Amino acid sequence: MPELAEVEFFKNVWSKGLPHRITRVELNPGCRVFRKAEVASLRETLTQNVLLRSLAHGKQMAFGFKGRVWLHVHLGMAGRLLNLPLPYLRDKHDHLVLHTARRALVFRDTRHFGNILLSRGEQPLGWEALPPALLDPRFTRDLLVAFLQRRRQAPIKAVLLMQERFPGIGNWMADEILWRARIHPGQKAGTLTARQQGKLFQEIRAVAEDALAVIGTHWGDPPDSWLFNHRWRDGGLCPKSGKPLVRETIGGRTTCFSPALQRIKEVP
DNA sequence: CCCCATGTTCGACA
DNA sequence: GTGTCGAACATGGG
Repeated sequence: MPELAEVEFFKNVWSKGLPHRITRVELNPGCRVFRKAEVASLRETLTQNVLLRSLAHGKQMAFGFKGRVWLHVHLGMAGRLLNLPLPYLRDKHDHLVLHTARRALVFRDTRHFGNILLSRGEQPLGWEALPPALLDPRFTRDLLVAFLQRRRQAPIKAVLLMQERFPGIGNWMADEILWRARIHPGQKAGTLTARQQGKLFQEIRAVAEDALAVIGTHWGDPPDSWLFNHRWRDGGLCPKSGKPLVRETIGGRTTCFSPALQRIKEVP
C-alpha cells in the first residue's frame, strides 16, 4: 500500500490537530516491527511527551517530539496510520498506540514488515544523508542519467525501485511511470536513448506530482486514464491504446505494462 | 489447499 | 569490492 503519496497521506493523518500531548503509550513488545528499537525506552520517552511536527521523505516518516526526540515510522508492505476517536478498541494488529486526551494515534500492520525506531537530535537520525526527493530541484536529469549508467545492466523497472535514488517509488508508481514514458520495463537501464531518458525524467516528476495531488491529502481515487485502475484486473485494457495489458515478473516484482506502447528500443 | 500481495534485507553467486 | 537475483520475513485474502 504505502508509496510516496500514501506515506504523505498517513503522515497527515497523525498530524491533524497538532500538537498532541501523549498521555499513554500502548505497544506490542515482541512484535517484529520493533526489531530495531528498544521498546522500554520508547514507552518511557514518549509518555507525557508532546508530538510537535512530522516529516515524510520517500517511504519514511519521522515524528518530532519535545526534547529533540524523533519517532521513525516505515510502513513496510501493509502498514497504515490511523487517528481514531475514543473509545478506541484495540485491533490485534495495532502494534503502537499513542493516546491523547481525545484521540488514539495508531500504527497498524498485519504483515509486520514495517518498522519503528527512536532517535535523538536536531534531525531524525540518518536524514541528513537522504537522496533528493523526486520533486526537489536537486533531483536532476543528470543525476538520473548517471544512475542509469551505474545500473546499466539491470532492467529499468528494478532500477526505479531503488530507494537510494528514487525515494518513494514503489511497484505501482514504477509501472505508471514506465507506461506513461512508453518504456518497456525489461529494457536494460543502460540502453535508454537520450529521448527516453528525457521522457523518463519528466514522467517520474509528473507521476509523483499527480499522485501527491490525488492521494497525498485526501486519498482520492486515481482517474481511469491512469494505468493504476487497470493493472490488477485480468483482461485489463490499456487506457491509451485499448490493447490488452500484460503482467510479468520483472526485477523480482509483478509488473504490468502495455506491450502495444512499451517496446524495447535498442540503442546503437 | 494454492497463489498472490503497493517493501526491505540478506546470502549466494558471477 | 561491485552488482544482480531469489528467498525470506508474517499474515491475510481471493
